[in-house]
Amino acid sequence: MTLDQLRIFVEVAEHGHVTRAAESLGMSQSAASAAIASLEGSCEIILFDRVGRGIRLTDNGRIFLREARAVLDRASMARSVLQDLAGHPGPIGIAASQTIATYWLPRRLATFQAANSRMRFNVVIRNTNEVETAIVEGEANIGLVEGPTQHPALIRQLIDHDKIVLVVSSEQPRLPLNKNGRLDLRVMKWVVRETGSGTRRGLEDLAARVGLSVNDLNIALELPSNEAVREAIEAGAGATIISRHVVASAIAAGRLTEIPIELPQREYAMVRHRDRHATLAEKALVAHLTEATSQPVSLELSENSLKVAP
Amino acid sequence: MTLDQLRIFVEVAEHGHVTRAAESLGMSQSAASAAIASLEGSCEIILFDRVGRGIRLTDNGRIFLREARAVLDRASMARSVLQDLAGHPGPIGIAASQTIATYWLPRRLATFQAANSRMRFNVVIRNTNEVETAIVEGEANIGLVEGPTQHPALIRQLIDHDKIVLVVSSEQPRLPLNKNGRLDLRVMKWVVRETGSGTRRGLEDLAARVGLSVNDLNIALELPSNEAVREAIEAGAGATIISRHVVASAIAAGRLTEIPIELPQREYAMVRHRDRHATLAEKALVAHLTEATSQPVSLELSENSLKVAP
DNA sequence: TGTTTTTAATCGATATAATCGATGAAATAG
DNA sequence: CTATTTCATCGATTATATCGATTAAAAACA
Repeated sequence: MTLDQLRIFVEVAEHGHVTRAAESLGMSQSAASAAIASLEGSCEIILFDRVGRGIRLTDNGRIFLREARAVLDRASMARSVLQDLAGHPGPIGIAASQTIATYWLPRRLATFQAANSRMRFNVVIRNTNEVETAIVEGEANIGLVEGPTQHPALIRQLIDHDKIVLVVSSEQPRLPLNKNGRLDLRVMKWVVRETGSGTRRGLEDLAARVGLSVNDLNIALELPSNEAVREAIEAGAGATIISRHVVASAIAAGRLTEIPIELPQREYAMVRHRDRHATLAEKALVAHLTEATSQPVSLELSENSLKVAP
Repeated sequence: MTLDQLRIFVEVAEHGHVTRAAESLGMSQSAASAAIASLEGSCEIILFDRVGRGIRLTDNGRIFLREARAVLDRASMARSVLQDLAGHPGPIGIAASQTIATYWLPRRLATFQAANSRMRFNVVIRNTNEVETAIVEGEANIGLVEGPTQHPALIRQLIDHDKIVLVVSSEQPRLPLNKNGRLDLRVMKWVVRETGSGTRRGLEDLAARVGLSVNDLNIALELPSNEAVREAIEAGAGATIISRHVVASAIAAGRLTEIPIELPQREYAMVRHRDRHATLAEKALVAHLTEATSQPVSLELSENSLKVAP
């Protein structure tokens, strides 16, 4: 069993196709075919069913695929450590939430890049839940999330705070206030991000803190990006709670109106894998991203409703 | 970077010696030397200092050694999964505490082996702490321990209970009872197993439950095996708390005397790695070892002393 | 100091294994 | 029925790993 065989096996399994896998690996079809045959022969096991003129993973193959991936992941980690030690750092994988990747990360990465021109980054946008798994699985080195994280294998560092705001379209700023002149979350129409995103979580947390469950809220629209949500709100689809960065210019331009209630600040956190070796490059980036974090602010809440500032 | 290169690198690093590593791998010295050179050349990094006529790992080499080991571990896991799927199960690694390995495991393994003659086992004796790390590190597939375990990556199943007893030499059964006719742990001379063993832990727990720390106890002798402890007690070295299995025949033969106090039953538990693929053979063994566990029994305790049964 | 032994690197030769291009066989599409 | 797709196989080629022998350097020993 060699790493090459595993690499070929995984590629073939993922493509479901010997020829295309071979292409994508830059080798001949016969070489790929031979590698699979040799892997199967070495343990007298069948990993692919030859069905028709194609192939399909057997159940055994599917089980072994997980193992093969794990070995390759570990090997690529080892390789990147080696290259880092040799002073040829590979790209640093960063998985960040939409809000952070769009409004927080770019300028910090730019200043860091300016000072460390040889370093390269590989930034992917994932919602908070997906970032968590990306770090645990080793798909990325550094994760940047808004909400809380659960996994015990993660170390978490606070890196910043974000003010979130409640906004509605400027064309229909009629607020459903209750008899006490307070804002009732239940009678508003909400436009939200998908479950698992930090932005969505912001609303869920707020609801929970005034004694409501998510089911009590009237979710009118669920959209997959901050900008999509903003567009919907501008079109009058309802209200949302979102990072001030996303809506600052729309508010300034008068297209959106911010409802002046006190909302909790949200934490931006960096998560990394507890047991994974951090390359020198990674350590430098971590240091750069963690410097100068601001302080959180508390929030006063009451039953099912929120005080609107005078 | 190939698995062979990593294997050779690890072997050389562990031996600190190219020639001996090559021997132990069954290859020529020149082949091993070339493999190292190729590994170093591929990333332009120096893993060994050539000092005198020997070699020594560099700091970089030491860091990479961890990675290399991790890759090889993962690879050997993958290989064993493959062989298992092919119906050629490799030996199942079992790490068990002394007491369990000696008095509990043999007959269960014997009955299992009788019904599954093709299966092989690789049993090592470790104390409870060492078993925990063996499972976490993947050195063994199944762990059998007496005490509690901490690591979140472990799944734990109760498999049995063990009665532990307090014994002294029959030649000096004078018990240091206090004025209430109760047994004071502090004035006894104890013979114990090493820290980290379940047997030692039994005494520590008992002390804690009557409000004492281990430092309050008079530890006369610390010995590395149950039988060594028993021999010491028989020679009149003091008292100990130990599994009834270890001392049953000595009590029956009149060489040891059991002090009739109520002691808590101790749990035998099986621990396995949460994320690791269990082979078919392993699943069968787990099923066999977990069937028919008995029920625990509570214990009544009071301040610093123990009631001796009439 | 000179000699022997130990050790890792190197070199040329050889064996092993991977890869290629071509071909065949089987299945599908038109 | 033909053309095409796709994987397996075969022989030739190439690359690479390994070997045995040798060298160079260091250490041990006399």
